[in-house]
Amino acid sequence: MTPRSCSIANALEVVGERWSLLALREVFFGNTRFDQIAANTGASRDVLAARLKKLVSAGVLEKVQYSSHPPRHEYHLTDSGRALHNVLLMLREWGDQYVTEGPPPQVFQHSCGHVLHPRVVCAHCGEEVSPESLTRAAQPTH
Amino acid sequence: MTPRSCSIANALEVVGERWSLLALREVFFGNTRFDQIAANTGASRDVLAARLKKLVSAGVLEKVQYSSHPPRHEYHLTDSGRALHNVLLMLREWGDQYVTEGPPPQVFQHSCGHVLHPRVVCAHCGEEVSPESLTRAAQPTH
DNA sequence: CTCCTAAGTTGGCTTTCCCAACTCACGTTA
DNA sequence: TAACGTGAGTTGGGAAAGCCAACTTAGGAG
Repeated sequence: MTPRSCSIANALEVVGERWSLLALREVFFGNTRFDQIAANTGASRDVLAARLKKLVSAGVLEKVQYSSHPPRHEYHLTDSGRALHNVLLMLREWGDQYVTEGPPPQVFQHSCGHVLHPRVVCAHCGEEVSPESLTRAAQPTH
Repeated sequence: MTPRSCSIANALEVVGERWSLLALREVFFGNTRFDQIAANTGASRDVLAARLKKLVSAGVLEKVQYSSHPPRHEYHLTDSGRALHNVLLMLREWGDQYVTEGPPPQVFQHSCGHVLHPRVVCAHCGEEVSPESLTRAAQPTH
């Protein structure tokens, strides 16, 4: 059988390799330069260079020059990259709850003043989404 | 420098390898048996066996026997595994919006009757979470 | 007996990954 | 001007992981 066509699989084609999401985490933290990303993730430089190139060509990051003499650039998030914030939030929340032992290594405060605990809700009704609250809708005819 | 301690990295240690999240997707779809998972993901059987073993030992899945003669089992989600649903939802949403060309391969209907578009909100105030709405809170002293 | 199914294992080959060292373009210090 | 520093990668070689097809094991069905 041929594997299921699925946007999760498509997403993982782009950001599913090792170091890709960690590189993006660093960019969200404001560490937008090659050496910062390498140091904070622990990725080897050759693999990191390959991942960044792929993320740029996939439109998740863009290379922005911030100095021409000497030529230097940083990696900035595109809209697509910014939209990955949600994925990182949920991954961190899951890691905090089920993997990391002891207190969370990072804690974030939401603009409402409270410590953030992200929750996934239906954009239409605002109710929390559980696996049981979903049914598969009709497939688009292809 | 030593890499940043982070629950995203910890989470990816567990579910970040290729095929792990796709195997979990299948279990959420109700395809809980080895051959089903292999067929629907496209993973090679040896790698899939290794991934499932790892997910079981990490407490994300559990092996449940459903027949003793012949001995047969299926993979069921634990609480930890069920909590990954949010990650898959956000990954699919991102894939639908930024990677998959054309209409989404799967559409889900929420129990409220509408097509699901998941959204991440702050559990306390219910407002949508953006990268800019967050500030880093004090680190726990270690 | 022989065939069939589920759930892996095994062997052999190919592709990635990792690490340290090197390059290259430029600026700075002495 | 020579030596040194910095940012951003490349390169080379060995180790690890991945891929595929075929094999195994434990039992049931015809």
